[in-house]
Amino acid sequence: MDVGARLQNIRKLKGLSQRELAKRAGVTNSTISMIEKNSVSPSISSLKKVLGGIPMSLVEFFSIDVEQDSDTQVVYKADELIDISDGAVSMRLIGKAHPDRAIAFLAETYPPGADTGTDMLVHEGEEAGMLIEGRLELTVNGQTYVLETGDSYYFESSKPHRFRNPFERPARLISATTPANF
Amino acid sequence: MDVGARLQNIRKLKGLSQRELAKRAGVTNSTISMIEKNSVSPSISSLKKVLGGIPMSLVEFFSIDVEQDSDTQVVYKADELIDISDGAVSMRLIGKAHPDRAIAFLAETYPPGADTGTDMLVHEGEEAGMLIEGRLELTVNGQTYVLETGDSYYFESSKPHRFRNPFERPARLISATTPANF
DNA sequence: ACAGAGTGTTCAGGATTTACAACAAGCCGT
DNA sequence: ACGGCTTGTTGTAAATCCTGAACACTCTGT
Repeated sequence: MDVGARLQNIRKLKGLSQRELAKRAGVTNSTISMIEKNSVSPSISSLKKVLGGIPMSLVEFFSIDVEQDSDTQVVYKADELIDISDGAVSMRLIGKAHPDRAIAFLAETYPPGADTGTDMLVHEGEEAGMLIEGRLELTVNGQTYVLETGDSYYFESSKPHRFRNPFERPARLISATTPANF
Repeated sequence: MDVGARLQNIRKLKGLSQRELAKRAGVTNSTISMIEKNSVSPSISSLKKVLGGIPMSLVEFFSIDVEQDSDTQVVYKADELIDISDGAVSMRLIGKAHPDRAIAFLAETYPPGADTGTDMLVHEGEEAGMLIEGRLELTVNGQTYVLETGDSYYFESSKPHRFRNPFERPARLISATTPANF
């Protein structure tokens, strides 16, 4: 996480000098210089002030990244899926786990009693899924639902959520999450 | 942009006390307190250290929506899915079709002879899917594959692609595409 | 009621960051 | 070569942030 290089790249992309950006942002040029050289770690408020001169939000600033992947495999046999299981819940990722993929497409199996945990999951993005076998309990934003086979769900991942299988049969779920965060 | 309230919400969602989070993050509890009360604007390095104790990235931190509005439907019965069929291929969208959703999660049925068309599909994003019934032919980048039940796929949508069912049984597919373009 | 362990807040002092100003180096037109 | 402009990089003093140690409060078990 190189804040300095990141800022310098963006500034030059915008064709601004340190002084020009400083003037627009309402800070001094030395501040910009020291931030770019990583000789200081700016406070949120001052970094926000600096980005205001571009203009750019903090989210944008931290999410700037350009990567290239050379993933060529397209079709995966059932036994080729990558196992990223966490505890009792079996999760098999479809496609290679390169870090900057946008979709996490998973085949999940919840044996009886399986649970994603008492502290709710919270992250950015959206997720959707369909239950193809068994029954499964889903809690979103304090609301608890029971999914029957064939039912599906869709919600924003920023809402606290949790999956649990309190039933006697295993549940099989196909789900997609974006962005892929694991 | 209330950094303090944001941190407090996330911390409480994770069920952590100020001291507990401070310990995990390697800072003092007073730091957490003052950040949450907005009596200081933390430096990037210390905020990053604090988030490391959750753990959570800066991007997530600034992009998480901590609102608790929840009048949106989460669970959909099998017959509630929105039909967006195109030609012979039946496509049922999971979740309401609001314009700015990130994921298109679909339950698709390809009857024998069904085809997405001779001119290849090309668009932004990524897509993945799993075949849960029947057999299906998939062509990506000139390469043609035959998916058996249980097989799955994952590729970038910018590569020309096409789905076709030349077999005698209908094929059922669950797929996800991002961004949602339909 | 009390001790003990938990919670979040506050304050002085040391550490870090910022502003202001001076500095050296590069470029252009005369 | 020489100003006159720009660029980015330092010092030093002032402002801000972080730590460590208190403080007041709630809860639980004795």
